[in-house]
Amino acid sequence: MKPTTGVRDPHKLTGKGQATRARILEHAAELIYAKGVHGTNNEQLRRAAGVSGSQLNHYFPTKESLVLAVIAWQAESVLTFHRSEQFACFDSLDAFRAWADFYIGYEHVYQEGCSLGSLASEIVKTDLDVHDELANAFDQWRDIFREGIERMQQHGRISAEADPARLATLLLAAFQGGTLLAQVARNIAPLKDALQTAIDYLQTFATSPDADVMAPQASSVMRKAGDRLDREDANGEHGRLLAR
Amino acid sequence: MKPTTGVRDPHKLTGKGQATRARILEHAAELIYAKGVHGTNNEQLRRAAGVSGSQLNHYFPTKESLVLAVIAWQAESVLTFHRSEQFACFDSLDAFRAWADFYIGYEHVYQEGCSLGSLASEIVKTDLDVHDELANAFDQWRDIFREGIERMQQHGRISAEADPARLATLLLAAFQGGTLLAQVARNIAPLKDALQTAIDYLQTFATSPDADVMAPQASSVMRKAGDRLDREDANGEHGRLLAR
DNA sequence: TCGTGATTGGGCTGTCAAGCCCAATCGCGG
DNA sequence: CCGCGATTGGGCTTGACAGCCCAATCACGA
Repeated sequence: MKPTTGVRDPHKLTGKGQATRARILEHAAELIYAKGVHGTNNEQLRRAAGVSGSQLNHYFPTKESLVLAVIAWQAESVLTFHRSEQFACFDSLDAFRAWADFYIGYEHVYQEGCSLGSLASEIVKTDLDVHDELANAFDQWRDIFREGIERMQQHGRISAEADPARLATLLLAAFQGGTLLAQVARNIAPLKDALQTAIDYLQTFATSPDADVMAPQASSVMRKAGDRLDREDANGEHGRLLAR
Repeated sequence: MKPTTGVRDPHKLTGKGQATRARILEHAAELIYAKGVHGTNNEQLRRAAGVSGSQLNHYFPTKESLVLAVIAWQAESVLTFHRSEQFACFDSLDAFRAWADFYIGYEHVYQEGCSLGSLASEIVKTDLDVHDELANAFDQWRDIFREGIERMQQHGRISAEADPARLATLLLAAFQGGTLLAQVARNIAPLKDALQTAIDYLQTFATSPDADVMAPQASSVMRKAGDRLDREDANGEHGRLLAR
């Protein structure tokens, strides 16, 4: 009856067991992010996590259960990152610019892609039943953007004409698609262009004085704000995980 | 010295051989599109194409060579489709709307994804040397959009302020990302929102009289043009391939 | 007609990874 | 101190798949 994920109940493990399970999960997430699900076998996992064959089977009876756990782990990681203070709930254009700059500045994004998106596209065609888990994560991710835009509307920072849900979807799609293009091109430019152009569109709805100075159509030439690529400051859990 | 693709030289095959090779390639493209590279084995291929084990090895010595051929085939297919007359070189907003409507109307797009993008994301992390082939295809794809927008500028249909290259990248990224989100959600809505919103942005640069009536920012509420989902007319090679 | 190379058939083998088993050890609670 | 479940180790079996081989047939040209 329970939604058996195939994963051992965490509360039935001792502290040591939980630590081992977490170590496996962490290294699995890293390996799978770098090499893909099909490019990672249990022998690599054993060496990376320093565990023996039977531990994998003990804590994750099947590979599917491990992949499911990694998905949940990555989903939580990326959502936590987007909810961190540095983006202030995405209630300003600057927050969106800072968000774009973060990903534009991380080379891992165009080497390995989005930690969730590349995982999703790799297994979406398999028979693994991960659609609900992934769909939920992407919905929440989009909602973070949507609620931020709605908050900007409530504060009168952008026009009521803007459609927060659609703009949020465009931002997320531009990120996922831009990441794929950047991976293929081995060049961050496509992601940079996609994100900055999407945010430029968001900016055309701005009502603040300094945005009114420029005509909305001219926003594409006023992208100085998006060119801050020299960030090197702390970037929280997600960033460290990406950069590992 | 030659850029040995691992594929047999087509001109060294007789007509019968070429037919067999084409039959294998066609079915391989279809199977791989539906089930992914890792979800397709040579036994399925043999049954689908009605050939025997050694034919696969005869025409495609390795699986990598087959995948490379499929990539080239899909790339040509999607580029030919976008260059077809029905989109008139993407020199008008209507052409972009028609393009979006086409993909929004095909359920295969959110079941199996983009024929090129899903292939790309599945193998971009493997050691297959397909980056150049894929990067070239995506560049050409983006250039089709870019040149269309440039032509619109030359004809005075949209403002000179618009940045064709960046807008083209956004459109392609929105398509790829929207397709991924739609696949995960098993719902066309994310792709529809992403594409229509991206085209709405393009429309804010329009200079034509009927676009001037509406304020650019209001374009998001004037999306009647994007809601034509009742298309069922002929859609050329690419469409038939997708729908097969 | 004959021969050579292209084409086809089916089977075979080596490789690799996932999952499972038995045995040994640890560690907490009684 | 003892017992039992949790934890760890390493090896082994099974299955799947890609790649390869030998033999038979076809087809075009000399």
